[in-house]
Amino acid sequence: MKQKVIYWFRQDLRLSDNPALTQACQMGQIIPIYILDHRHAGDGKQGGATCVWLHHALTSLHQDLDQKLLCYQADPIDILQTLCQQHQVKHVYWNRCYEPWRMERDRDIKSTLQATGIQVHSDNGSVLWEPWTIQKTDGTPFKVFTPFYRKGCLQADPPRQPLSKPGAMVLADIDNPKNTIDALNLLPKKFKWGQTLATHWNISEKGAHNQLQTFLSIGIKHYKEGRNFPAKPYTSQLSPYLRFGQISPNQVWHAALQLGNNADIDHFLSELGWREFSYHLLYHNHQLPTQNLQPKFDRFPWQEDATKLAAWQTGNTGYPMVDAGMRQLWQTGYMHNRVRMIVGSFLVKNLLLHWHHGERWFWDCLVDADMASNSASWQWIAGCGADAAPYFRVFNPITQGQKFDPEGQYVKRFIPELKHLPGEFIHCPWQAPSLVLKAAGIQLGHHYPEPIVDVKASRQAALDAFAALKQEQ
DNA sequence: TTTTGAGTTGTTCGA
DNA sequence: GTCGAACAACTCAAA
Repeated sequence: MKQKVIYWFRQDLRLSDNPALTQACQMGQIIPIYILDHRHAGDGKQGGATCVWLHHALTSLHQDLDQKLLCYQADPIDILQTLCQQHQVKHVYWNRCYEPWRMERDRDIKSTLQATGIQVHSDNGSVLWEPWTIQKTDGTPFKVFTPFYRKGCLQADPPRQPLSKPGAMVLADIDNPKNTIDALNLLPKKFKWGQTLATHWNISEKGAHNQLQTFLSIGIKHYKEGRNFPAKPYTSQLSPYLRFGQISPNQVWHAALQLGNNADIDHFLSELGWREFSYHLLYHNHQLPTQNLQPKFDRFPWQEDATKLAAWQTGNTGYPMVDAGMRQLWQTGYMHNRVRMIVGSFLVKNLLLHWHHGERWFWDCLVDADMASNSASWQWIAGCGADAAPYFRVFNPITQGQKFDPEGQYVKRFIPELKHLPGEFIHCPWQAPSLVLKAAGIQLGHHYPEPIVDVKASRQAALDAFAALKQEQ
């Protein structure tokens, strides 16, 4: 009888292309475990939408593991030590995480286990290039995306080829009826939001690969241009699967490369590069989720306005493009990338609310909420990041809507009360003549809100505030 | 060593 | 109606 080893699933909830799991299978019978560790979720608590996703992802993984996955909610070191003792385990395997606080936790766990004669084996299962392998020739980290990607990533060793499922996986038979997924209490109790969310997705490793195949056969062919149009099916929608490791970036990278070489494919690969860049930034800036990368933004006169924030969160700003995005987020746990930029710019540069509010709301509502990507992207749109959007780049929700959702298909999908409004006014209902509004069955302020701010005036206020920051320096 | 041009995603204004 | 300039400051990397 082969010895028992522990495989600790973390952000790699899959069997294929799983380097540490493949190693573990060669060493012995697998005890597969998952540990819910809220203490190390980042800001103290995992977001609501990711909890729902996690519940379904674990359920699917449990099935793929012959109903043998053991789930725990406690300090990982206690769980690991107890299990090792009970089952005479001498080897523990996992794929590495890259958030600074998780790396610190894992270092502690590794040294504690090693002190008791247990070997820990870790591998890279979730990034194309580990953050410490990409640096400038002078040894310091990159701060600008393009050189990071072109000079750093593309000149480094290419991402490894994906592995297949471990051929001979033997699962240890451990009866432990208490350690169920349900006991983790991941689903919200009070309302049906979590159920609605889950209907929009096939939350499994198989579902991830179906999504990839759909994208490769349809979306990627028009990706470079098409990705900007939220009503069109040209984005991959792989982000939540990547977030939970139900598919690996290596699997996605090589599947796209196999299609050949053109501008659409290159552009898609560079989006995987942005994911790497976010991890790179977080690795080198532990305070990325909470502190402005550019300290002068600490003096920015952010407003506090609970009413405006609530209007933004619930999709009631009166700007259809913004509201459609926020409602898509609430209903599906997802938002199209172009629209994320529009709502982000609107929060920060029109409502003048701190990007923290947006970062927290996205953290709670997005099924793909990832600490590195979320905080790096909010700093980017707010203009305080390392390689940020210039402060004067303020998205106009009307112009953006007319450009990227010209017929208002996207808006009407998520704001059905506007569905009879002619395309001419779909992004600016308050400009429609009263007869037109009446014919469309809309009374502004009743069926759909009046604009809560004037974009022209608020944009100017933001620009003035930014200009003041500059002068004070 | 210093200089120089470029850098994901935009808007407005005036000629 | 179209088009170029202006809207910062700073990092990076090639020359």
